[in-house]
Amino acid sequence: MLHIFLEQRVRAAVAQVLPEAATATILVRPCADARFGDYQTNSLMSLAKERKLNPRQLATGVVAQLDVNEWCEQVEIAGAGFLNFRVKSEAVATVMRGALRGDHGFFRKVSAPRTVVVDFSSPNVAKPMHVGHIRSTILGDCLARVFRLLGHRVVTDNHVGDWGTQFGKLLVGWKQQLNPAALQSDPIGEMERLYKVIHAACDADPAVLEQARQELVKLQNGDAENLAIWREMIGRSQTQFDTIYRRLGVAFDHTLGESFYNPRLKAVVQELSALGLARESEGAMAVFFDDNPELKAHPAIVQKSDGAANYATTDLATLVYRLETWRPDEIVYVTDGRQQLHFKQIFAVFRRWHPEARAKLVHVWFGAILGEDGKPFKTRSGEIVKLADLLDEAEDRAFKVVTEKNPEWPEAQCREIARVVGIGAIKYADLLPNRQSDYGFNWDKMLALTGNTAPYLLYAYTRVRSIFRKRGENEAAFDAEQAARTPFPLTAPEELTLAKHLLNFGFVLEAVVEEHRPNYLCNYLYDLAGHYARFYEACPVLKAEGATRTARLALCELTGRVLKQGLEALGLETTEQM
RNA sequence: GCGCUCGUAGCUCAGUUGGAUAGAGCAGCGGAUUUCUAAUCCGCUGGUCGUGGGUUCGAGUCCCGCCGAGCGCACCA
Repeated sequence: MLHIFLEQRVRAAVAQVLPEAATATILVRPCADARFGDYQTNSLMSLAKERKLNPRQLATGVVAQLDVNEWCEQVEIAGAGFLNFRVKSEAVATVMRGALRGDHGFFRKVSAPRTVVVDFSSPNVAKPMHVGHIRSTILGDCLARVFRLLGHRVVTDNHVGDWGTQFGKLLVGWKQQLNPAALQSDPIGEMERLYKVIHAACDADPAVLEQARQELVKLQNGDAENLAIWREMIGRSQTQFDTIYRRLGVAFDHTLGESFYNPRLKAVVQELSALGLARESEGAMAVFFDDNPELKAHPAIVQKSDGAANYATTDLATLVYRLETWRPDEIVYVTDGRQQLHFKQIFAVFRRWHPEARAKLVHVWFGAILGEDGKPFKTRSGEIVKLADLLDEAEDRAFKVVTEKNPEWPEAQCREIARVVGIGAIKYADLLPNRQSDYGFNWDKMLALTGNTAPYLLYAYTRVRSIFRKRGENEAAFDAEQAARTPFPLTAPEELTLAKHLLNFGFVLEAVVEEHRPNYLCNYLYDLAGHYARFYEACPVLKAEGATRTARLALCELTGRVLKQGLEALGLETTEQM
């Protein structure tokens, strides 16, 4: 919160000293090291460097114009030209009062909301959702949540794989070998089985392959029977997707699969050809990037030599549709890192095709999930791990931990807590690492009660709640607004550290959407939980009296709110007890 | 061969326009408990940030070379 105000003041002061300077580059951020203070700016050193000025002299000049007396002690010029700010505890209390009144949640909604399309998850029809979908689903959902929290307009779109050559084989299987009972009990399993059977048959017998080709052509030409089967496959798949999404707490505004764009594909190729961007090459239509060293050797094929469209065509049609329909300022694609080249091509084609478009296009890519052997995560028998099984196991493992800790609680309660903890652990383990690095999937680590894990954070939240539960046994509910009107001192170092950390929630949320990195929020919440734990050890709340008690209750209340809101932004539920 | 990403403590990993003496967790050792739930907290041990150059007031971060790893390189998505 305060960094924004400080930033504005520093910018104003710089404008006085250097009227021509672009002050937007001036940033105030929390100090990396508390010894230097609470906030710092390094920007004056860059400004001085550009102008060949003495940085300390510039800093002195800026400080002379700088009035931050209402929030800070005397501003300190340090080192080569850092400005260090030490926040007055009264200013911290003032911001806290605002939060208690409900004026803000330690962040500021953006003044100019942008429209952001987030494309994530994208499972394939007739196939089970597996670990390969989890990172996209969880990262994308989290980014969408944080954008929304900050006040942006968000459109989430699940670009499901509901079209393609695999449907030829699926149709042959459906017509010849469908087991209706199996379709009832486990539709995805049955469709997966059909695909495997026919896929193998195609390899063995060219006649089957030809059959599959015929069925595909019929589907593409709008054959009524094949269309009906295809729609049923989509419907049954969607039911399964929805089950997983419900468990994960993920929702989409739109589910516009690849097939939705079929009617638009021809026009894409025609326009690109008419504009001279795409040209014939070895029978295919391709866009070449002769002026782009990175893509020079990698033309984008927008139409295969058999005349059919491919995924590049679909993605371009999708991009144009989204721009026309939602007029976004930004489109975020959350996929694994192997698709980097593909998206570079798509974006490069699009920039030439629509040079006037100003939307920001971002490929938010992520690394692989590895097993303990360092290879892609598989089951013991070498199968891809199904998402439903993964979630089941997470809940089972969490259940064991919860019952061990609380053997006297009823099973239903333990199950519910285990659900929150188990699903939360999976999500948190996925969001915590830098998204670009591969990470090893490790049950023990994600469900560990210590360290930077979901259980630790959820436990911190229950410690907040337990104080209010205990207090509620013989007092009326905590009245935040009344607390806001009461003067409260922040004197213990643990109180101040915790309170100051609350103030930085907004800074972190902004960093998350700026760089599309949820792990910043994970680490912030982990630090918050740690500060709360130290406060909890050092500062008795209910045993305290008078203004001290109010201050501490306020800290608990606000820590609880930020923890809950932060975890929610990550997509994690909370629990009152565990 | 070209491209992308990476190489940080014994292990797993953070590291915010380049910023101050590089941080966590785990493991190891030693402490704290008549608890507001100890699923906690405190202390100690542990580093030539792969390597060699360069840019500059300042480099884990930027540039170049080298070594090593993963991934990707037209008509699957």
